Amino acid sequence: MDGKVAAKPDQAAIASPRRSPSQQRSRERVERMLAAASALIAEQGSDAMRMGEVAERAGVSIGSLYQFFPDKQAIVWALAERYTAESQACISAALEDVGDVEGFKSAFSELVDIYYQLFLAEPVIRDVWSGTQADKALRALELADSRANAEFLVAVLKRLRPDTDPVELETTAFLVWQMGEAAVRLAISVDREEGDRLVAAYKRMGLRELVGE
Amino acid sequence: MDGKVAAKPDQAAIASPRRSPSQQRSRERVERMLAAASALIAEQGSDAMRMGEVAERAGVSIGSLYQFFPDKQAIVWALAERYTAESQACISAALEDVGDVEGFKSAFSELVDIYYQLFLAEPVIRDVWSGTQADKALRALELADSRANAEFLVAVLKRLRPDTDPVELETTAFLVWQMGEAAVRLAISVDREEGDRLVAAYKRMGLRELVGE
DNA sequence: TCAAAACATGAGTGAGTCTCACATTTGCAA
DNA sequence: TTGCAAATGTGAGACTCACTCATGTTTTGA
Repeated sequence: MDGKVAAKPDQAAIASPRRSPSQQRSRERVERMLAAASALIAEQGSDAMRMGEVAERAGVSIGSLYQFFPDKQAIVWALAERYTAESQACISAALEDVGDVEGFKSAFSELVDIYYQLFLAEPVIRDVWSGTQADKALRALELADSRANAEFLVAVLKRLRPDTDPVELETTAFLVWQMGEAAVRLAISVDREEGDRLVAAYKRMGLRELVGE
Repeated sequence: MDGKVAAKPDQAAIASPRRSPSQQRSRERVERMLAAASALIAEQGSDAMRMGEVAERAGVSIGSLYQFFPDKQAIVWALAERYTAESQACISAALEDVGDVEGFKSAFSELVDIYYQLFLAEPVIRDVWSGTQADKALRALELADSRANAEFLVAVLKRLRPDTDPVELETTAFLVWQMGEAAVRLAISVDREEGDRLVAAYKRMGLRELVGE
């Protein structure tokens, strides 16, 4: 809501640092800025995070902050990108050596659990993710990422179900993946017991859809 | 992102007009304010909507705006509440006289289509919905609403599948409902053709889950 | 008819983002 | 070693809002 974007940059210079740190010193400072931002988001959410606070906690001036991040949003994006990369690695690792349907089932289940635990434990991810819904550019980023992740599923499914129509496979995988993100988001916003039930129900649902009854 | 909430009201006086219009004149003015806000949200999104602009377009002063809405958020909420009420009516109408499984299938399918069309056609709904993800209070409102809607499903399912465990039924219905909202949201953010495929896939998935193969 | 309640107004307040003119440090070639 | 250009660093203050409040105007109802 709202937004104090002083000079609306029209076509946002999406997520790219205004200048990328080339010296060791500045690279460390940028790290400190990200760490400070991460801590503040964890404490109060990105909406309540103040640029001045980030600068202060990182031990830099506000000008330095804007030297490397074009705007407040960009800091959130930078954090989002890290988590994205991290989870990509997680996913490919979990799925790459699946050989049969049983293997797939347990890999899928494990994957969902990892996501669930990650969201439960990491307030920053939750925050970034909800920003993702409101912000057009972030949403696009997330969709692309989600598609990439669904591709991992498709790759595996093509081996397990070689006779299924590829387009259908693609659609199903993408849908199931997105449903998974929605399910986890839902699960963490209700009490733990119900959350667990919902995640379990999602697993059944997703697996039924992906590899049949 | 961001937020210019000047005097953070601590425990937000959720969505209740600061003063409800009692005279005919002011009721009309409030209508104009909501209409102006709705138009502006449709044009640029609620984030870019400026209170000054709303006032100007409604032909009232900014002070009058704050006479009836405690803050910017409240305007979005008021709009959200209208749509919520509208869709509630829609849902109960579609589900109330379902007698058998076949009837349920077509009612469910119709319901999903209505939602899909609604989101495709109404930019304000889309915007309000995404705000719902970022804002804690709005999210709670939406969850409660979603639960209420899922109850309609549960009521019907209890008739169709009287031998199923009620808790499981509840969980499944709630999950399927939320998945539906996520599916529609997803569908409108990709191109039309893929969106249609995704919605169709969701229908299969939801029905399979709710009334079996 | 008149006082109280409801309504209307918009300049002003303050919180917060982002800029910019100027200072300092680093890398590196002469 | 020296010196200069590029990279960095700084923070006062410009600017953009959401929201307030002191001060009028209109409606209601007794």
